[in-house]
Amino acid sequence: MSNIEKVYKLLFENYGPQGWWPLLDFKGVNPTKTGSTQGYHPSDYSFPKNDSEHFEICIGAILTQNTSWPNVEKAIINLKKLNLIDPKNILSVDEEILKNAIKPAGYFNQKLKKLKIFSKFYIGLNRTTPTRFELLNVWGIGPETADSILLYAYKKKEFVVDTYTKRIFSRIGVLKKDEDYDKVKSFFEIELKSDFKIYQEFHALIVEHAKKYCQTKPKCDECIIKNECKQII
DNA sequence: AACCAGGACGTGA
DNA sequence: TCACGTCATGGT
Repeated sequence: MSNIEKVYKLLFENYGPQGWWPLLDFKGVNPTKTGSTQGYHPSDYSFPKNDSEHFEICIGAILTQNTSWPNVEKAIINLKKLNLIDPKNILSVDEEILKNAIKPAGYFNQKLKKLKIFSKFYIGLNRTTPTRFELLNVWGIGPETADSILLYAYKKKEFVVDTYTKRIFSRIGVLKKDEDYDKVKSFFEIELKSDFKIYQEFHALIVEHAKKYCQTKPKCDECIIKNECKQII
């Protein structure tokens, strides 16, 4: 077992299956947990189950760019009330209404534009699966957003790298802090068993761990993987 | 009350 | 290429 797999195992044993991607109306109710342990649909990898959930993941991935999930949830709740978890409706609705709905997620001018451009792209796909290259060619979709969409909406084996990933594993000592996105991505894809479920869980576990212990000011004393980490403070 | 959040893009050098 | 500024709300 590689070092990385060992960390994965420890995180999974401590936090359990994460049930990502977070979907708002899982079981028909609003979430009581916002991105914390054991939310959503743990151990069920059959999501998304319909077009609406599929599109919800895509726009959630865009809305959460540099933004905390609770803020994104507020925006998605607004969108859902307005029947805007739908690419056609996003394109036809009044811009002020759309902008107002996504306001809690921040960067609303940029994100308004991103949602509209993505919606047009999404309709053009006509339910086919985009390549990573095609996604990256869409304005507003960078590497992390592309990989999130591919991994969680399309179940494609693309490892998602975010700031938490770089933070945790540079502290552990296996990465440089500002390592190139694609290098980090391929590093994990080489180290890990080739399974989209592992990729889904690992990224979610990384987020959970970063929120709980490996914050900007880390809580190393209580950290569950401190024995694997070089940077004990 | 600063600081940070599940980034991406535009710019100038 | 690359370092840096910009975008914006809300929780801690």
